[in-house]
Amino acid sequence: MDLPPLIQAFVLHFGEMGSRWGINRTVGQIYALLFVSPEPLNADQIVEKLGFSRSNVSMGLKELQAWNLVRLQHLPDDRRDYFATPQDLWAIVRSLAEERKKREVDPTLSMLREVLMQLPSTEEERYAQARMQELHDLIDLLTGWYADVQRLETERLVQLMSLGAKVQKVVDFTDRAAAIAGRGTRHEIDDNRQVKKEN
Amino acid sequence: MDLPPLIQAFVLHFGEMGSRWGINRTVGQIYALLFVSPEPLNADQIVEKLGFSRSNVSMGLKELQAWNLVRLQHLPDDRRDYFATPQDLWAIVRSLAEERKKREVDPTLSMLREVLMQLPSTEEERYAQARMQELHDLIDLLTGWYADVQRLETERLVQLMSLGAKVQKVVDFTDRAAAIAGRGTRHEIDDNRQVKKEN
DNA sequence: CTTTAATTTCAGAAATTTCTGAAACTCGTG
DNA sequence: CACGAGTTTCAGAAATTTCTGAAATTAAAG
Repeated sequence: MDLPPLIQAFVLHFGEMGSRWGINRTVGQIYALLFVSPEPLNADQIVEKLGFSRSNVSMGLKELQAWNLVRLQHLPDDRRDYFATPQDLWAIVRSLAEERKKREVDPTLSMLREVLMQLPSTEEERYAQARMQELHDLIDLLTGWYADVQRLETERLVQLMSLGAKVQKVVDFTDRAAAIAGRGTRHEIDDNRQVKKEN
Repeated sequence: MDLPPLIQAFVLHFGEMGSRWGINRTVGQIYALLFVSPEPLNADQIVEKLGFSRSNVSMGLKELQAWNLVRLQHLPDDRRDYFATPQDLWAIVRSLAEERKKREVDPTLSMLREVLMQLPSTEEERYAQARMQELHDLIDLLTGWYADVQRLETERLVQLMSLGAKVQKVVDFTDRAAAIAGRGTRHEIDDNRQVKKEN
């Protein structure tokens, strides 16, 4: 590997972390390299810089495309494929969240729905189903919230994040104001997508 | 494996998903089994139900304890260790988030901080550092928000989640109201933990 | 202090995942 | 339509991770 030390540290770290993130070392390193590269790179340049086999790089790029984490470009008078990461980091966060949800959450949600359709035949099964129902409702709440957030413009999202826990105060305040004004806002908020709580 | 079909489906699914979640199959299955079990189980009971080796179960339980996902209990007049998952699902979500942050995010944040201390010696490195700075600021914003949320009581959290994107409207409304009242709230909100945007 | 039940550790076996080089394929160009 | 630059596929090699059984450790009870 032949990279400036600063960049090398970054690339190697992403390689290591890759395994914890469910992508492999190669893929992590390729991504890191593209992320800090001012110009798009082609597969051979990546091979050169990282020292993996050509085919490994090809597969890695394919996987990154599946994750929507790199974009393919063409330079004029050059028919090789060039790759770059989106410039906007929030786009990356969104892709990442979307893809992880698809892979890590959605299958579980469908499984739960299927299993919950079945009639329990013993007390043991009945209890198990109750727990699964709780889990289902929780995941449902979280993904519903996630879908809402995913729909917000970045501007708004950053604003909300910056607000952090203070948002609670704002909600409380509005809540109280509405209650005083007697316009029923409180009621509307409370009824919306409420989770069933059964302990 | 000797389990009612409904429970078996759940356990096997968690085993499969385990790999996508950075825990292994055994650990996933043990967790699933405990999750739907009305009573705490000891290691031998788990061996019996899942058919893994005793030592594998022991290691799996140890890992689940490291994740804070199971609790150890003792029954009177029995010196074996019994294990159960917390009843409250939100406690589980919190542990999960905390642990994943610790393993998947914090190391990257420290690496970025270290690398950002160094003086870039080429234009290439300068550009790379600028990208890393962006990434650092984004992760910082997200973890700050996460810390805020982690501190909220479950009640409040559920309320906010249920609100979903509507929270945006509430914030807008308060914002406008404050602007009209001329009490400077708008300014306060805007200045708080703002991300630097540099494209 | 010995016995014994329970748990943990650990080295190697088994299984899985990642990586490679060679062959196959694609597609624009002469 | 044959050539060749570029890309992808794929079977097996290499590396890593998971799992096991046997041995070591711990700690309650006699």
